[in-house]
Amino acid sequence: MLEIQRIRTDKESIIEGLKKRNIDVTPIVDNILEKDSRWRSAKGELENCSAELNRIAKQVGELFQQGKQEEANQAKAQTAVLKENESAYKEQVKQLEDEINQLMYQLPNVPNEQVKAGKNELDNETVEEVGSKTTFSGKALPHWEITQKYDLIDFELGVKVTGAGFPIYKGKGAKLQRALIAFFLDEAHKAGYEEFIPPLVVNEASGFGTGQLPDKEGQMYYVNEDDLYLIPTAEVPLTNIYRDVLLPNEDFSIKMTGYTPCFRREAGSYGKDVRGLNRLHQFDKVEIVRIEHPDNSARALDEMVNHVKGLLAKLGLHYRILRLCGGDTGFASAMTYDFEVFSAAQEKWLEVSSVSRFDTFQANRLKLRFKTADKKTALCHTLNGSALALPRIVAALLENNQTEDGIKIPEVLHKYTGFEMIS
RNA sequence: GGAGAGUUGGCAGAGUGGUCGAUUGCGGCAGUCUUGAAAACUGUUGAACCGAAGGGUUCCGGGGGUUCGAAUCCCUCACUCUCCGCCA
Repeated sequence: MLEIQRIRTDKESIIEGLKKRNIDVTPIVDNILEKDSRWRSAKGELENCSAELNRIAKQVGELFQQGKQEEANQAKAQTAVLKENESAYKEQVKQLEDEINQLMYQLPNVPNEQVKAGKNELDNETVEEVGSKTTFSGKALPHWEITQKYDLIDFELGVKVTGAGFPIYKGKGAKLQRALIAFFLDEAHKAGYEEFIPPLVVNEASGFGTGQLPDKEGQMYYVNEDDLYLIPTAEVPLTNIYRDVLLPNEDFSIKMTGYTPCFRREAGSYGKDVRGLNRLHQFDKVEIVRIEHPDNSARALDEMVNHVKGLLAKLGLHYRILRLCGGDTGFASAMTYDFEVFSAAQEKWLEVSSVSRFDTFQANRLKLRFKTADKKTALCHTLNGSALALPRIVAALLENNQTEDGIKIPEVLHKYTGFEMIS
């Protein structure tokens, strides 16, 4: 969430910036400022009461020790009214804090200056396109037919065991999956990211830290019995490793990677988009996460984008990079690049990665800070990106690389798969 | 799942109703000494919020209560450890 300090001092730029998301937050911001000013005055009163009570308590103690019972009891009598006032102010302060927080949760991150205004995905800018469409002599099969033809993934069986959106990978399909995960992790390792295997379920505080809660809880699977959530992305456990952390100096650059399955309820998505591997309730992903000094986050974002470009190039996929417009940029993000691969048989672009910088938005919730050279504390910047999400990569690989003899496996994967062709 | 013990500052570890944001040790930082370093000695060393400032408030796992006053007493929740049971 945004810093209240920033709203106090920089209201106009927040309102202006958020217009790029096609929303006008003026009423919310004004409401916050009004409540904030009442909060401060109530807080002041409360602290005065506390200070006075502290003073009396101290006095009473001294009087008792001097054996002045009478005077001590007199002093005690003074506290009744003060205590009443104190609890009234306390109530007020708490109430206002709750209301302010409710409002703060409604404010998304302010888009970076490079982000263009826009309403939805139609306004996104294509910043780069690499490769070209595969051409086929005959008719190209969509991946859900290929997976059936070569017995790579069984969607029906997944329905039987669990439900729609939980495919079962088999044989070379499973091996390909494992190969991609190993490849992505090795590449991340080479790029300096430390590998983690985090928990796949997280507590409420973690969901809150990265911004999934309180608003988007409907998107996560929830384990009622233990009050835990299945992770929608490795971003949640990885970033939360650094919740409530105060880094001792300015000299840090934390680079983490991890493979995890991701669980998403995807309530309300139906139809053509969910066919085959296009949208699943459980899928595999390798994530990269960075925690950076504010001065470094722009460079870090570039590095992450380049990393993902490298992966797609090595896989020989036709892809493009979009810089999301304000309206399509995620709630917590200041700037997001989406990577899409072209799926030749479906003839459409499939999102396979989303690389974002959050600036202090997550760090503020996480209480992730560092000590500056002059011994002040300041919020870190967080970034993350998929590198990469598997299902649509698999879809594109199968569709784009189909030949009459079978599916060609990209060379970089050979050492992981142990086969060069699926036939 | 059953029984018991615990949760205090970066770490270790005192503190069982008042002057305790908290003894002490280690670590960190600064200084003295030294060509330099080590050792020794001296000093210093948590965070959040409000305030222009002086200053004030809050924080001893979380929440609530008793009291003029709580790290200390009570209730409750979470977590950790030990033993037993179960188990990959």
